[in-house]
Amino acid sequence: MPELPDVEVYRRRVERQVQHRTLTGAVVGDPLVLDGVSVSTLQRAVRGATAGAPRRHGKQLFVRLERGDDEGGGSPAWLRFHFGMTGRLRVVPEDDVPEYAYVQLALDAGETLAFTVPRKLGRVGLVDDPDAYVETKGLGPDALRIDRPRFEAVLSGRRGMIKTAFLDQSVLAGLGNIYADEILFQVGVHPRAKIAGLDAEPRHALFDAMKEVLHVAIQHEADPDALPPDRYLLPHRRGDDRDPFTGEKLQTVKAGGRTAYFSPSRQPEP
DNA sequence: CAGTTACCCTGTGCGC
DNA sequence: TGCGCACAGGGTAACT
Repeated sequence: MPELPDVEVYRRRVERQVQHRTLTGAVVGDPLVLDGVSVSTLQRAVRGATAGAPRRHGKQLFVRLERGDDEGGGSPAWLRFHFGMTGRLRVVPEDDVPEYAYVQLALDAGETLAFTVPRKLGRVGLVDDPDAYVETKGLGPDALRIDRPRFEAVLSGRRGMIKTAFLDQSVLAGLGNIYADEILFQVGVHPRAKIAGLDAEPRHALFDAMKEVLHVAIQHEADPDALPPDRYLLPHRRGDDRDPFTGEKLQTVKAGGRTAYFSPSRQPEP
């Protein structure tokens, strides 16, 4: 699931349902999903802390842990969530925790923030500064916040394929396999098209489509099947497999090691 | 540098 | 009905 739109939905969920509440403890069902922290360290960091404003960069979600000035007087700690392919985050009743909730953060009022991750490819960690984390991990600018000049700058000079660049989090942070496909479909660019072969007009259109697709996806709660089926690829990507405009069968190719769906007539071979 | 493959994990869906 | 295999919206390392 989680590409930028999903993580933004989770961020807003934390903002509305978790911010300002006190975390009373942590339960870890499998330490494999912890990144660089022990169970006990996570528990100490969480217990008694108040959730601050959540932040997102690309597919990373950060939640600040605030506490009274009597303890932890050093640098602030932030929870970091990365969702892998199947991670989810939601607030549930403490007596109705879903399956695969390998990290559970207890809230007040009998509720729990459940991080579910069936395939265990997601991670929860602690960082002391989200900006520093983004920097040291070499993440590119956030796809939702980047402006047009920066967008053109990060693409310029690249020799590879457009989809590979979109999937590379060090170029642009937040796009994943399915929203990259959607953007390329909207603009009519083949996933294996070389960036160097795209002139100013399609680059301009790619920026516009990226912003539009991300905003619309967030409006639809990051449910790809909820996008308007008359003009978006994703509702058809696993359903009827047909281009909503022409009715022709979608095709697939590999790019960047992942399967790209595209419409052969709208997105001609480079 | 660009591109591909293998791997990390485990659930699901399809073909036989 | 049951079994095996390929694949899945992420990321990284190693190899061509």
